[in-house]
Amino acid sequence: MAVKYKEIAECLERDIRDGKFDRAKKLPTEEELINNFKVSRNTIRKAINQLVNRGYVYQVQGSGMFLREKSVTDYINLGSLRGLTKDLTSKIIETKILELHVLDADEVIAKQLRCEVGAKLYYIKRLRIVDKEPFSIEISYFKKDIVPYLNEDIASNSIYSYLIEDLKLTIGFADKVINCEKIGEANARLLHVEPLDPALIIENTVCLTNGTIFELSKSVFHYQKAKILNRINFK
Amino acid sequence: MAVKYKEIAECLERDIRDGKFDRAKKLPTEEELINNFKVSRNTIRKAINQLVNRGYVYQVQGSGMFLREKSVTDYINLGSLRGLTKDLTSKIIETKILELHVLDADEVIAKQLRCEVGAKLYYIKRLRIVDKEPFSIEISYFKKDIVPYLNEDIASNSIYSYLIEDLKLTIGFADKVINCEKIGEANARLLHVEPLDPALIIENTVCLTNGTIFELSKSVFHYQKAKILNRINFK
DNA sequence: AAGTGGTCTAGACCACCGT
DNA sequence: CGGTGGTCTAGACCACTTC
Repeated sequence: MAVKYKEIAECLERDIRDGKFDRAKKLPTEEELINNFKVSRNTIRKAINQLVNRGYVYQVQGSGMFLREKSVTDYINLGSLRGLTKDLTSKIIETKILELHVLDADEVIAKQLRCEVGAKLYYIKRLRIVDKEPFSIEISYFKKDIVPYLNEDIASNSIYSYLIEDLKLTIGFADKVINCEKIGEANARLLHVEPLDPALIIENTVCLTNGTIFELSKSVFHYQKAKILNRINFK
Repeated sequence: MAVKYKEIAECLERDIRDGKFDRAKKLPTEEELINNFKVSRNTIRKAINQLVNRGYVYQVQGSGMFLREKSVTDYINLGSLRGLTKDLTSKIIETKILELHVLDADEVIAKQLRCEVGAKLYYIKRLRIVDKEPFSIEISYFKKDIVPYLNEDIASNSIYSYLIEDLKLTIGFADKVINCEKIGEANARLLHVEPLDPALIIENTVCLTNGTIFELSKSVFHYQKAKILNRINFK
């Protein structure tokens, strides 16, 4: 990460998390940050923009930059795709692999992944367990030509860390569709709820920076345990 | 709107919606846009940034700027707060006011709105009807010192248009919490579903640009009719 | 009036994609 | 290699808040 504005953003994000600005509820002025980090104003503003987009701070013209109310730690953060492990930091997260194998794309999946019917895919079904209780069921399809290898060990931890740090994939953007349904029998058993109870669903289509879709996933959440948080800005 | 980059962004957004780039699936290069609009590169890049954040396009270094797959029109867009009317453009939206009056903040609401207990609030309960069928129930609280006047007529249309265009409020950011529950009897009747059926819930806390909370709302959606879309970028 | 963020310009150099 | 985005700088002027 040789990029200045990202380094500054990370540095400030760490400071915010560490409560460094909690007294004042205010960040240093742009002027001060420019002097601290010895960069141009644009670079500082780009860094701050990241913090704004991530929901850490808001800016008031003529007044300053302020901390946003802390978000409770137990929400699934829609805006990040860092995964449960990073979202629910105060919890114990465990993962049980229910299925993991390579299969051929059928017509439905091929259309959604925008690939050939018959293309090789990794299929993974996982049960996520939070504080010893079942939390969600996640079904994922990865294009094998982009993710050539996966195993139980990787899938038991953060798949995304593996994709980014080991495979060096550059993840670009995603579409998330949220809705809710009556849960089916099999899933109900896994989540320890009754059949026909509500279930919160997130369907996720994820692309590399070059626009290629590489993953499709569907997560079914325990309706009493899962809450999704999204922070939005209008500028 | 005398701001160049916003004007350019709106212009390009219109062009995209009108399908102007559908053939190429590609936008003009920055160079070309600079010449078209006669502005500096930074200004063009700021405009494009808006399009990226709104999920219209993605950029590939060394290659160009491309259209993202069109999002289906029938989703609730989490990233905008333009309201149902603007999200579900292909639908007929009607609104029935169930309640509208001024009340005093109780302790729970006061804490959430960060105001005094007893502060005057507008309380509004609305039934939203899409294509002649009940779609959602929305309960909103507005601080009366910020929104001094509301009536059935305003609440029957887009409250946000009124706040922005008439009251000149500058909306800054919002926290949205999504979850799902078993629906209660009263709401079930209103939405034409069975009691204990699932319900998709969005709780919304909205702030002005200066950080003041001015609205709290809770929307209960018909579980079979509502789908939420969120487009995310990682940069 | 002073302080602080918002917009805009002009120009330089780097990094990546495709031919 | 040429084309295209990505990062960075330096400086000017404007708009809003605060006192």
